[in-house]
Amino acid sequence: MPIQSPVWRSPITSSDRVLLEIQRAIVEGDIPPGSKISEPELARRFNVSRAPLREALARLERCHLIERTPNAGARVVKLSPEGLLSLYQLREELEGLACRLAAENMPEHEIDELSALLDQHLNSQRVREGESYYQEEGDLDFHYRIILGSKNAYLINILCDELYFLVRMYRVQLGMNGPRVSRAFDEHKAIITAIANRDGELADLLMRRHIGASRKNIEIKLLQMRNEHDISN
Amino acid sequence: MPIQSPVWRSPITSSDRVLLEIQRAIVEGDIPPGSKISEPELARRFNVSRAPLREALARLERCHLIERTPNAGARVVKLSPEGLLSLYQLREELEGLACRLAAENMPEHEIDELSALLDQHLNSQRVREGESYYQEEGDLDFHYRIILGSKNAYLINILCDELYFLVRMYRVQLGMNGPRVSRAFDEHKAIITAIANRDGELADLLMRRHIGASRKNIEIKLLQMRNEHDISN
DNA sequence: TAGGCATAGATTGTCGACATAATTAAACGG
DNA sequence: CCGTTTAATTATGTCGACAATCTATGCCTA
Repeated sequence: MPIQSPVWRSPITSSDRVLLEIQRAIVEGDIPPGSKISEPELARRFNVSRAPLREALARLERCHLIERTPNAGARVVKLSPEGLLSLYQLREELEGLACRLAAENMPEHEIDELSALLDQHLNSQRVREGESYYQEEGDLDFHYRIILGSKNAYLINILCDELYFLVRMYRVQLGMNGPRVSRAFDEHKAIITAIANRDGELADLLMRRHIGASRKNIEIKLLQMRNEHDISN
Repeated sequence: MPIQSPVWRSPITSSDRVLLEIQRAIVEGDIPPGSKISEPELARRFNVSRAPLREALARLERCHLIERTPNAGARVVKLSPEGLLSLYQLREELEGLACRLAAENMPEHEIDELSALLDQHLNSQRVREGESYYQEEGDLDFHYRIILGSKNAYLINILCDELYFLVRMYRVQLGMNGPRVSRAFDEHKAIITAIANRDGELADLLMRRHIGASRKNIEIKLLQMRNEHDISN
C-alpha cells in the first residue's frame, strides 16, 4: 500500500513552503543548534499565521530537527557525539536492509540508471576540482535511490523523510568534505554491482561497511575537534 | 541528549487527549480502515476545535495510522499483506539491533526486572485460562522494555512511537491470539538470558527468529482468510 | 445514453483573537 | 547582596470565522 511521503510532498500550501525554508535554515546552521524557536517571530519572518507555522513545526519534529515540550515551545536539536553514533548505528542496519531488499525488488532500469549516474559522476568529478558536489549531492542521491529501490514504504519513509535531514545537518555542520571521495566512489560502485547481480547478502555487507567507514571517519573528526577545544581552553 | 517521545508525552493538552482516543479507536477498528477522516465531525465528537484536532492528526500520520493528502483530507490506513510484510521486515532488523544494543547498554536492574516479570507471567498465566493477557500486554511490554534498554533514542522513537501502533492494529484486527503463547514465552526467556549474559549476537539472532516466527504465523493466517474469502464468493 | 461542464455544497487551509501556562522582571525580606 | 516571592510580560494552546480548494449533483451537448 503506497504510503505517500508526508514530508516531501509537492510544496503547495504555505505550510510546505515554510517547512522547506526552516528545514534548510536548520540544516545549514542559519538557526543554530539548541536555539529556541519563537512561533511569533518565525510567523512574522515568513509572513504567515501561526497555524501553518505550527503545522510545519510538527513536521520538523518528525524529522528530528526540533524538539517540542508541551507549553514550553520548541528548540533546535543539539548535535552530540552520542546522537551521531545512534544515528549511524541505525543507518548501518536500515540501509543494509535496503540493499538486501533492493537486490530483490529494484527494477533493472533503475539499476541501469544509477549505474550510469555513477559513471557520469566519475567522469565529471575527476576533471574539475570541485569534488564537493559528489560528496554532497551525489552521495545522497546514491543512497536515496537504493533506499527507494527497496520498495519498502516504511523503510523509505524512515530513512528519507525522518533521518536523512539529520544526516545532512551533521555533515554540513561538521564540515564533512574529507578525502574519502574516491574511496566512497569505489564502494558505491561495488554496492550497485552486487545489487545488479541480485546478491543481496553481499550488497548488505558492503553497505554496512561503507556506512561504518563513514562513521569512523566522523568519529575521528569529532575527536580532533574535542582535542582542539581542550587545547584552546 | 535525551529525545523525549513526542507521541507518548503525558496527556495534558486537549490535543493529547484526542490523540489517544483516536489512536485507540483506529487500532481497535472502531474507525474502520480506509474510511475518511472528517475534521468537523471528529471535532464535534470530541468537543474540541479543529486546531487541536489537526495537531492530533499530524501525530496520527506520524505513527502511520492515517494518510493525508493536501487539500483532500485524511484516511485511515488500509491494512494489506504487503504492508504487514514490510512492517515485519523492519521489525526483525530493528529489534535485532535493539537486542544487540541492549546487551551492551541495558542496566542490570532493568534486566532483573524484566526477568522477574517473565517469571511472574509464567506463574499467573499457566493457572488461569485467560492466556490472552500475556499474548497482548505482556508481549508488548517485553518488546518495549528491550527496545528501551537499547538506549538508542532514534531507535526507541521509531519502534515505540511510530511502528508499534501499527503492530497492535494488525494484531487486533487480524485477531491474533493464536496458540503461540507458550512458545513465545520460551523464546522471550532465551532472549533475556542472552542479554543478561551480554551476548548481543545471540540475542540479536534469537529476536530475529522470534519475530520471523510471528511473521510466518501471520502470513498463514492471512492465507487462511484469503481462502475463506475465495470460498465464500 | 455517455461524457463533459458548471454550479452548489462541503471540506481543508489560513487568519486573528482570546485563555491559559511559562518565562522574565521586579519587589520584598533575610 | 542574594534568594525568594510576586507581578508583568511573553508565548503557547485553543477557538470561531473566512478564503481557497475539492467533491458531488445536475444539466447540457454530442
